[in-house]
Amino acid sequence: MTERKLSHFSLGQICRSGQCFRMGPLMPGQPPNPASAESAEEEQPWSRYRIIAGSRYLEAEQQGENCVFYCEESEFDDFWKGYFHLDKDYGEYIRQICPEDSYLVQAAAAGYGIRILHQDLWEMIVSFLISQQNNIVRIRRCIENLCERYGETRCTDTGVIYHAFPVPEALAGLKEDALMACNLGYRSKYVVRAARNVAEGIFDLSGVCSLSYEDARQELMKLYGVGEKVADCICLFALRHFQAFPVDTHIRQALLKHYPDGFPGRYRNIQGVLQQYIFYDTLWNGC
DNA sequence: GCGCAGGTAGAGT
DNA sequence: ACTCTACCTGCG
Repeated sequence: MTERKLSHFSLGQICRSGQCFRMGPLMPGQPPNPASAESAEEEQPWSRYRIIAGSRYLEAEQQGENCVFYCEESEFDDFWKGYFHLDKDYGEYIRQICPEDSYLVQAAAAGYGIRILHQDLWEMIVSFLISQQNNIVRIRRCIENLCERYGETRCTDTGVIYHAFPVPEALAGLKEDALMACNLGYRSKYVVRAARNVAEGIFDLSGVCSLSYEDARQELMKLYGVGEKVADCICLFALRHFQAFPVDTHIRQALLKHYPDGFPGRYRNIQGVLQQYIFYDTLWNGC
């Protein structure tokens, strides 16, 4: 068990973030999204979460100012610290926001605690292929279906059973429409083809990791079903390219309303983080 | 019943 | 280069 006091960290807000598709409350019957309970602003009774990343499992809990991570110190240092980007003070990003930009100042304040997770590349490719023209509830269900059916079953030392994210090889041999059984709809063939390309070595995951933002984006868009928005999401959440600024319907609306002349260029190097503040502002407060 | 949900590929101007 | 549409599915 590892305890950390973190001023720029709020687990509740992490768990509301859409890039954590596999994150959810432990206790049955609780709303999967704490934000849906508008009133409970202070103490949230369901503040304990399970986080499954790749084949790893973690339980974590917000205790006032502190976050408790139920794992060995070494596993925290070797993996979860980097996963949650805890070696970074997000105040450094927030302080770069122009004080006169009241919209962004307000969005960043509301999104205080949000962090860009460092997630697995293959997992992000699949997750965001599934995300297109889809809603968050169904996206989560799709991914759970995939993991249950094709992911390796694991057990923690405390006896919790869970499913790892399926490796490309587990999906590569399927028919293109096989994943419609997992509720993916027309996205089934996108995922199967991506799995095949990775498993056959046509698409080199580790190679993409060493590319610049622009090159990685171009490379990702070679995958069938990956367009600009999905490529940017993958760049942001798997490759940590903070120049990536995924524009979806929500962001497009917000840009039209608050930045009719385009998003300020001065934010180029951190606009991925700011995108998240804007995105969650649209989710929580509407456009 | 119809439009939409964290888009994209492909066809048609 | 731009605009339009089909695409799975479930929910309001």
